[in-house]
Amino acid sequence: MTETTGWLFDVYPSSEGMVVWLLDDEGKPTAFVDRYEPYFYASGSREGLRLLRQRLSRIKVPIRTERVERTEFWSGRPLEVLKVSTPNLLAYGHLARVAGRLEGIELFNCDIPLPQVYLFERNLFPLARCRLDCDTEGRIGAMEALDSPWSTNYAIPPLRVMGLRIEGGGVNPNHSRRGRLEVELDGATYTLEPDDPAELIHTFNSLLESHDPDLIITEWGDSFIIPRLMSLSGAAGVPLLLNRDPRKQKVASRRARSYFTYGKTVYQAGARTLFGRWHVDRCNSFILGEAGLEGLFELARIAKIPVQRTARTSTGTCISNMQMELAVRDGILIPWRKRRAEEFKTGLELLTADKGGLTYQPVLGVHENVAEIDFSSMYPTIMATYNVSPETVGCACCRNAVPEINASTCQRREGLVPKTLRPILEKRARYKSLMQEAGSKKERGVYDRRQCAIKWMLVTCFGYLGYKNARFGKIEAHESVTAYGREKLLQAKEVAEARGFALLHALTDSLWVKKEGATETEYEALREEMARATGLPIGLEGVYLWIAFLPSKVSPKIPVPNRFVGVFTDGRVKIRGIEMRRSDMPPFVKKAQAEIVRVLSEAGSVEEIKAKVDDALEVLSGHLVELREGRVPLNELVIRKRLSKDPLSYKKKSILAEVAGELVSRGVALRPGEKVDYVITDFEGRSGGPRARAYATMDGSCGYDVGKYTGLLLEAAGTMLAPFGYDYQRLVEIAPLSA
DNA sequence: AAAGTACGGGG
DNA sequence: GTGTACGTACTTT
Repeated sequence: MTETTGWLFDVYPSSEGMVVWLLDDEGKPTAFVDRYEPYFYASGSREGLRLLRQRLSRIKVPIRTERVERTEFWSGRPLEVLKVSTPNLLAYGHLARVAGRLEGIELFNCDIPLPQVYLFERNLFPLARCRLDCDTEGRIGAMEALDSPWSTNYAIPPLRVMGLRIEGGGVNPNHSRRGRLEVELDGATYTLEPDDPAELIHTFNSLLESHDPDLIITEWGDSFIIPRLMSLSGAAGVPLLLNRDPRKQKVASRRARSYFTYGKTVYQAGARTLFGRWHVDRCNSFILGEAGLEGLFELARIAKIPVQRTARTSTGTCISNMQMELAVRDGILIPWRKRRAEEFKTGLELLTADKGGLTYQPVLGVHENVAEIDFSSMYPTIMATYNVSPETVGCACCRNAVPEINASTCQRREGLVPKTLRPILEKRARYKSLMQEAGSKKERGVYDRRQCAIKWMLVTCFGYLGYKNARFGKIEAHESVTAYGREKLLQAKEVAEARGFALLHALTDSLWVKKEGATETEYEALREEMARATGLPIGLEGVYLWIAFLPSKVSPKIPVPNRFVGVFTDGRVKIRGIEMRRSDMPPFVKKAQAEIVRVLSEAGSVEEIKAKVDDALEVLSGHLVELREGRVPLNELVIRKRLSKDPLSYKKKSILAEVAGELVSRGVALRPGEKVDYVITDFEGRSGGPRARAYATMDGSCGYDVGKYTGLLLEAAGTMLAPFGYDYQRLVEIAPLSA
């Protein structure tokens, strides 16, 4: 037996067992194999289980069965089940599917990806520092993690990184369908010509061989680069050596899909993942874009999901996996899919229960010396504090009433959701305080990206609680959380008003309050009392020198929640709901509005703003001139929108539908949820030609619609300047001044 | 005016 | 292998 130490790099099933890759201290990779027997549980009648045994014995795969006692999730009561296991990892999925089709039995723990259960059972996690014993063939005898996923101070192995992209600066190559391949290694860039496929694949293979990267980071690798390399390799008859594992010839593919979530259709490109090496696609990974590699690694470690999968999964799936880990550890049976219907409720109860977060209309206009006080991670904290979990809500044993709605949460049994959330909340808090103490900007950045990744887990966790088909979800649990939330916000409001503060605005977990002449210390004392009264952590987001609650654009006398601009005493600017926050505004307009905001933010009071308005108008006129003279580069004018449906099924001929139709006619496959970039060339369609062009098909000679972009710019400027006397109409009147 | 379509929230 | 809101703004008919 030889002992090895290193970082756990990757885990995947093979015919011999689980393949486990380790990177040693120098970053040298080695593959080991671990024997492992995955299992599922079945419960049912004697006859049902007999039928199950009989059916499975007909499949030529070795299985073992054993009667064991586990805990039923919903009731918490013991249940005798049949444990069915097999040493054949590749046949496991088939066995579970066959069993799943049988009548009269119910399956548990049958649909968890094998690398994940393997990690649960071995108490390991991706990127864990590990020690293992193995024989001369690389078979693992014993293996253990030397650090904990809850550690905030861990080392990441030295990784060799290769970058891949298509030249052409950010254009989606699926839409432009042209451009050479750029390979980045150790700061050097190699450009590969596609004219001779055999030559290209040979060159690419030799770069892979000489640098042997652990991680390939691509832009559009899942949807374009890797599929294209594979087809070139096929056409040239030269094998592509992307995998590090010599036993695996092909890369793993998962189909692309469009799905509906949080009110919108999103598109996820098909995944192309590697064996013994990681491929992550910047353009197909939410968490990489949001929290960088540090955030990705943090999630992989705590959620115990291999890195390539973590990169492409939702943060909700991460938290769901953590719930499953706790369930496995505690012997709780994991339901295959949710079957529980919503419990009966009267119409009135539904009305009360479905209210969601509480909102108070803001007081329109500019206010000075306003404090913003926010509950920290309100919903997850409520779940953890009040033990709100699908299996604890509406339990028979307790009468611990949830405010407003007819529900209760169990006081005797800790719920799976709160149990999962507690260490996550605690770890995020530790990262936040480490950020305060950090010695360097770089160190602070690392902690920030890790806490950001965790934040996203917490955000989606609440959504999962309410989805009626979620594995660990129940609508009453969701409603209980919002009911507690409303009560807490109301309590905080009452504390403020009792102390003589006026409430200017409140939204779900945030309050904006003001008292004439109040000092920061007084606001801090108020925060303290709110925290005491509600029993939940609350933070003073800051004191605004001034804040403007902006009106609705449709009805200028009506305030809208969450549409404001404010400047804190420390100089920070906070903005919600206006054009520069929208992803479908062109960068040019967003930057111009940001510049106007910056100029106004130099004012420390309402009185001073008036003087700054003239400076803001200067900024505006500079941008107007730039537009009019045709000097704005096209990439600054790109509008990016998400297709909500198939390009051909649009009922109204919007610009987006038009551009998408044009791309489709050029042979581009566009799917619901995909984003399309375009530049408006002739909004009114006066030329008779296209009103807009797909950015991917444009070249330097194309012009843009000056009038339309001027309109967008004036709208954005008007949003900011209307409270100070310059609304859109007025700006249109004076715009010629700037010509 | 009505209907269709897109976006933000979270820190 | 996700997690099907809801209000505002703008465009199209």
